[in-house]
Amino acid sequence: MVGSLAGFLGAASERSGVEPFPPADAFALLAPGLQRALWEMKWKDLRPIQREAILAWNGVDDTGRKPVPADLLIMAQTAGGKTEAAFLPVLSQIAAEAEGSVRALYVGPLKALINDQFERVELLCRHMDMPVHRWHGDVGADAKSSLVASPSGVLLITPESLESLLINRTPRLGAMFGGLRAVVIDELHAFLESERGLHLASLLSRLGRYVGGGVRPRRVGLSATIGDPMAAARYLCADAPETVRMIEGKGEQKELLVRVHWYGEEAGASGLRPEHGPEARDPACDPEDDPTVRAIGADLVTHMHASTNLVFANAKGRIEILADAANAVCRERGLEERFHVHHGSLSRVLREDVEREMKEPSPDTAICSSTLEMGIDIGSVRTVGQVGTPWSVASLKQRLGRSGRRDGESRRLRVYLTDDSEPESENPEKRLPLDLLQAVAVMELMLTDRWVEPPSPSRLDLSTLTQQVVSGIAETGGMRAAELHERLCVAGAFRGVSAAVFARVLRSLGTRDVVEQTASGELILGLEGERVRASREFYATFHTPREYAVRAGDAALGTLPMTVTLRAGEFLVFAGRRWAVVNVDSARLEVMVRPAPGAKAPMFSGSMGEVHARVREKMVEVLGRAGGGAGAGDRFAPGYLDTRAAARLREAGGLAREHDLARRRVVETGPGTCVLMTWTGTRIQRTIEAMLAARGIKASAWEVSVSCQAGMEDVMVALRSFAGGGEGRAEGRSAGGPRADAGNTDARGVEARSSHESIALELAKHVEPKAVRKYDELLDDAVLEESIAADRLDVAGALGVLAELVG
DNA sequence: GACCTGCTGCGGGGTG
Repeated sequence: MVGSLAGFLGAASERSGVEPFPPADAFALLAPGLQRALWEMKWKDLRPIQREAILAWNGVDDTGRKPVPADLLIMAQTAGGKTEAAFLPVLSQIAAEAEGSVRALYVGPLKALINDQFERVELLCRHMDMPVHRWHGDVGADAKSSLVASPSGVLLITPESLESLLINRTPRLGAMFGGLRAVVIDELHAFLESERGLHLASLLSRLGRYVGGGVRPRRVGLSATIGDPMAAARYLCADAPETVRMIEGKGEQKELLVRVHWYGEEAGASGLRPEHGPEARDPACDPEDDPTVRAIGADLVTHMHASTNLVFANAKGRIEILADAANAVCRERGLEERFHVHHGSLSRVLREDVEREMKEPSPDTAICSSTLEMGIDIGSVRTVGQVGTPWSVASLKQRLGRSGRRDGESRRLRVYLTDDSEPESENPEKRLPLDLLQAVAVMELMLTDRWVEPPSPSRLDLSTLTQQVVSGIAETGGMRAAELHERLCVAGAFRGVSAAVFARVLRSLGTRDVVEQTASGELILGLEGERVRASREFYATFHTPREYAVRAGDAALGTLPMTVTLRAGEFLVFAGRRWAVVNVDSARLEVMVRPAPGAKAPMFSGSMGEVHARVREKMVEVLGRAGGGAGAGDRFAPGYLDTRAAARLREAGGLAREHDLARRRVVETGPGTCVLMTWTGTRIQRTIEAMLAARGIKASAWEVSVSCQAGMEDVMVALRSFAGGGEGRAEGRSAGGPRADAGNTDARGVEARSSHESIALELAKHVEPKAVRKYDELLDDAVLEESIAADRLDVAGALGVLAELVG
């Protein structure tokens, strides 16, 4: 083992590549050029995950050699040395055959990350004859064509650029990837449940056809700690996930300091709602006048001004007004303005300015969205702030991992919450401080239960399938439907897609002229398909809304969604500064602004994310315990809550106890209306909403409840029809109902469906909107319902909740 | 009331 610098130096200088070495010596398994590079970089030792990865890649472990070299899954914190853990063994393997083909492919989700990793890999390779290339949208055409002309070494690329290679460089793919040996996927957790992950899986499977000699390049996944490592293993190696070698970094046990700050009535939180009267302004849009925003801004300055910090706020508009408020407080106190904004709607130039500022030693705080959750390394962050409730345990953990990087330094988390309750509301859930309950629930799941949401990959993403159909035809020039199904589905990434569903997708695309069939039976692109494929937007599988460019003179500030109406003269806070709109050019999609004194938060339109059922279940548990059992003595009051937060939680507990809200039940709210207190996740909420709609009852899902436009008795009857014996009914319908037109239904497919799947398919008709993903618009509702049933509903979970509701 | 990510090849015009 390389346990000391002395041993390390010895190994590096003596090894000439011929002497045998003990099998457990990871360092000795490295190529000589790498050994020399590590020695020059003055590494004292390999980290445990690096040693383990090197041994595992070489098929070695404590018991000796293993016959089958497996794929690797390396899980560790950012900055835990994962990149080197992957590249040290991979580079060593391909050291002797750098030329003639790209030998190792690295796929990363961000251009900035690829640029960082490019430098790190080049550094590792400086004593090897190993070319390192990168390919993404900012890389020049010359570098790209020279790689195509003489492929070699390591290629770092984005999924979208890989897509472009497959359709724009098809004749060269065999030469480029014929000798590919390894694929490294960075930030694998970010790919697991996204459309992009499925896209990447399909690209890699298609690329595999160009690798010579039937060789399957081995894969290495690099990931943060995730709730269900087997999901990542299935992603890496769908055929044999159990063979994937898992390597987990034992992150040192860091002390975690948590504080939850509450801004209730005293801080004027009621001011978040518009006041009445002629003087009424919407205070949420005017940070100077909003006492809550001012109070949080003042506390941010007090807590953070002297150090480097990251503050995550959930919405871009909120980020802007918080930075404005905090810097206003700085001015009042005669302090330097050190609060910056960073989010995805800012121009690249402005974002890079902030990133540079954050890396410097001077104390600066970035108020940011998930842009700074992964990717670029901010270095030493003292405190992580979270304004508003965390969405999930997974995202909170990821954010928290950005602080306390230095040895012996604690992680620090400050959560800032406002009172979002409406004491007079008829809906019981609105009388409760849900943000506080969710924040405490997420914290308890993380700290006490040590639970993280498992990734839930999409099962039937027909939008990405549509993109891959168009791309697959573009790649080959034309193919029979059966062959395309074989490539994309049977042997590809869309394994859940039956021939019947695939045929229905093709029929949808045929009616819209996306694909057409030649006389000889080949599928080719139709006019619309050619248009889709030629678009610059084709390469990404995810949807992006149309936007205005925001400009101040010659400077590009960023973008605003077109859904927002802006008028000349309006004030706007953007990029951390105050502006007035000069004019809106709808033809050029441009908004011109000039500096101005007024402040108004910009509007961004977002969509609802999904909250896991267990988070909501934890919320009701917290509420119940806060209400106490026998006496006030055993009321639950976590020590990380400040006095006001603790008081508000206690008060909510009392309210819940008084009105019996801390359990699943149906609450009568008026004549002909009632509310189901479901306390469950987004997907089950949506399912229950659809169940009621299917029985003709108007219902809308809130956070932890579903409000119904029907009396309690009718609702109970409707729910019981599903809770008991509903399965047969739903099956009967889908077999004999209007959907069962012969052309669209595969008899065996229906037969093979479980009763839950049949119910889901029936319910999917009542889910709106049906088209949510990028290419859903190109598909018929009837086939989209298959996708809704698989990905957006949870019948089993809903039946479990109903069993409690209707007792 | 919710976040982020990515992006070709070619033709036309200007310059040395």
